[in-house]
Amino acid sequence: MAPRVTIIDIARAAGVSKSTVSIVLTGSGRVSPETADAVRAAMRDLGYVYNRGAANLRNPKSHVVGMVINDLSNPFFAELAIGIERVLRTSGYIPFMANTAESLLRQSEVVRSMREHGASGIILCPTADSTGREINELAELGMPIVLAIRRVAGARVSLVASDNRAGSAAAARHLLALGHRRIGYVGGMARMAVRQDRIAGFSEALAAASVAIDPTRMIECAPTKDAGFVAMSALLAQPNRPTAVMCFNDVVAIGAMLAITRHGLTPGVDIAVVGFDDTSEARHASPALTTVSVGAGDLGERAGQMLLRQISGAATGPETHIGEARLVVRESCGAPAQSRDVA
Amino acid sequence: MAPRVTIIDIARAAGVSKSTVSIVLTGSGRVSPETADAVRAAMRDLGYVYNRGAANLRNPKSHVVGMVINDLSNPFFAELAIGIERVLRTSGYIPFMANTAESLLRQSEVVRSMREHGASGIILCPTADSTGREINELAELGMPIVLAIRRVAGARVSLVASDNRAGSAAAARHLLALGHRRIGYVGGMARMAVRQDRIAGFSEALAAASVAIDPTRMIECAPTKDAGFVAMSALLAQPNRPTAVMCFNDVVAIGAMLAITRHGLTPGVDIAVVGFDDTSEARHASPALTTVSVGAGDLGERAGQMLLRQISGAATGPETHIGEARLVVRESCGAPAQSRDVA
DNA sequence: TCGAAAACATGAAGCGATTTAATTAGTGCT
DNA sequence: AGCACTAATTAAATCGCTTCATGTTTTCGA
Repeated sequence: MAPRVTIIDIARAAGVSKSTVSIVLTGSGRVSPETADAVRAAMRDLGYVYNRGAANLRNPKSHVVGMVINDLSNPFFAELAIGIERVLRTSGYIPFMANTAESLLRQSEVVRSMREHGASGIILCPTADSTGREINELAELGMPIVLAIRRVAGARVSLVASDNRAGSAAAARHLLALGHRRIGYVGGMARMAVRQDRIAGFSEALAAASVAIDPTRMIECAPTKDAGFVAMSALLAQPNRPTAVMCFNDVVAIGAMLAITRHGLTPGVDIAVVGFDDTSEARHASPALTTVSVGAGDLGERAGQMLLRQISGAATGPETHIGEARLVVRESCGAPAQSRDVA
Repeated sequence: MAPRVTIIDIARAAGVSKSTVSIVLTGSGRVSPETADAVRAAMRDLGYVYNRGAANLRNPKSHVVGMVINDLSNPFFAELAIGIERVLRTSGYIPFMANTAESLLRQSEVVRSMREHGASGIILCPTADSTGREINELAELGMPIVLAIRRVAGARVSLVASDNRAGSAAAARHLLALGHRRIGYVGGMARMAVRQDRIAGFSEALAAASVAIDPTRMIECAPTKDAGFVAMSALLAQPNRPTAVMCFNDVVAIGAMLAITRHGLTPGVDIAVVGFDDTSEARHASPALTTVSVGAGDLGERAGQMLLRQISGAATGPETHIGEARLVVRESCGAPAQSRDVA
């Protein structure tokens, strides 16, 4: 292990003081072009690696921000993360990402670690079991923070999310218009605010059509494909099964469609299925999934911008952006198979 | 912005010296239980945040490792990343992830940033245009590094990848056995070693069956769904179009199937399609995609373990793990639609 | 030719932690 | 009581870098 090269080594090699090297490094202050070149040459020759930790010690403004994603295996969150990265990076920030896999413990670890490393802000897609208390604690300690996608009850911080209520209501109205009356809801955990919002929209639409909700057709499950499969299978085992299901999100919907197929039925023909998110998987599923598009990448960019505003101090308090949710009708509700919106 | 709380504040609050606080923090040395409790209480009360940068200054061993992913929107890499994380995290390391979106510039930035932050190792899924020189430079400077998935010509570092040659050969033999003779290859850039390996297997199988390769049916394109769509469209516009195509990976294959559908043909009936990777999207595509399974999560875990060995010094030199590649036959090659392997 | 203002360069202090050697207090034994 | 030892605690040096006040030159108008 070669001993670390420091600015002192560079200074010696370039025949200047370490102050001068530092000025070249940071671009603060004036330095003659020749000197600067000599310093840069020395850095190249010696294989110098800047020590950000040491720098931040003296000058505690870092350009690192953290992105904490709850489920990277869900393409929706992957797209969101990419949108966030796009914005932050073009603004000169280095976004570091971590996946919590829906574990609150991991989330705390990761957030702590990011704070310890001097992140100047965090974008958090909270785990399903996050509470407002934890999040407020963070914010109160002066860490700029933006919640993405998942509202958390009681959290008084900035939020970027989609209009879950309106989106779900639109999807439910679509199913009602197609004549469905026995409609189930699959996925999400009851404690998740997002699920509450989506179910509120669902209920609202059903109530407006004077259709009663049967609580036995509301199945909770984790927002994953496998859990969706299991939950849908349970629903299918019930007597008097629904003719349509709304799913918490696309991955649950895809799991549900799989279960329907396994049960010897055809999604879109025997049972209508609607998802939420409009991931690329939804477009390419079989049948193509009717879903609610929220623009994952755009939401990510919004979240990035919002965080930058928080960090720069331009934001006076917590902001909220609720993105539009648009129903995208494809084949999984009985639309003709020649597809209206495949790309 | 509250002034930062340091161990000096903790020391004062707990009525001890900062050395004692440090000992409590690191667990080095002996300290009486009462003192330790007092210190911990003070940390809690004051909202202390450990400053890793300062600590690493004096004691330069960090538990941070970097994962650099070339395309997070490809579910294959997402699964890989999750596998890596699983291993590293259970070994007490904090993996920070960054997405390069196939940009070599971003890759250099990200790698540099990780070095500057004192990462003790890096797992790199290199961009398509990475060269051995850059990677060797990193390694020679003493940074433990493991290349994942993508071999880079000339790089003398550890590697975890799949048996691209054998996997492609098996897929090609499958197409040949189904009677196909005009077989195209879609996707990947010619400069990518992975593509070369996969095409080697493809060529080998065709040669063994005395089937000639038509270079006009070998279409390069970026490994994305959109590029696959465009490339396949070009192939379909040719006279005497192929009856089967092997694709560089699953996302290209899904794009290709979409192009086939758009062209008024049916993938799996009019044109056989094979992918590579076996992502979950392949299983749920329509028709379900015949592909080569490489076990993304497992490869990720291997890569994580290999990096840990490099960091601990247990590895004497660069290691290589080539994971098995297994053909998974589904419907996109003409198998009956009632599916053999859907889950 | 002189003095003021620019333009560069540097020495020393300090950021928040770790670490080593030194100090203090406590214990058992003769 | 005196001595040897151990356990608990601490002072001081140090890690790599930034910053500010303080030189040291240069430049240039009058």
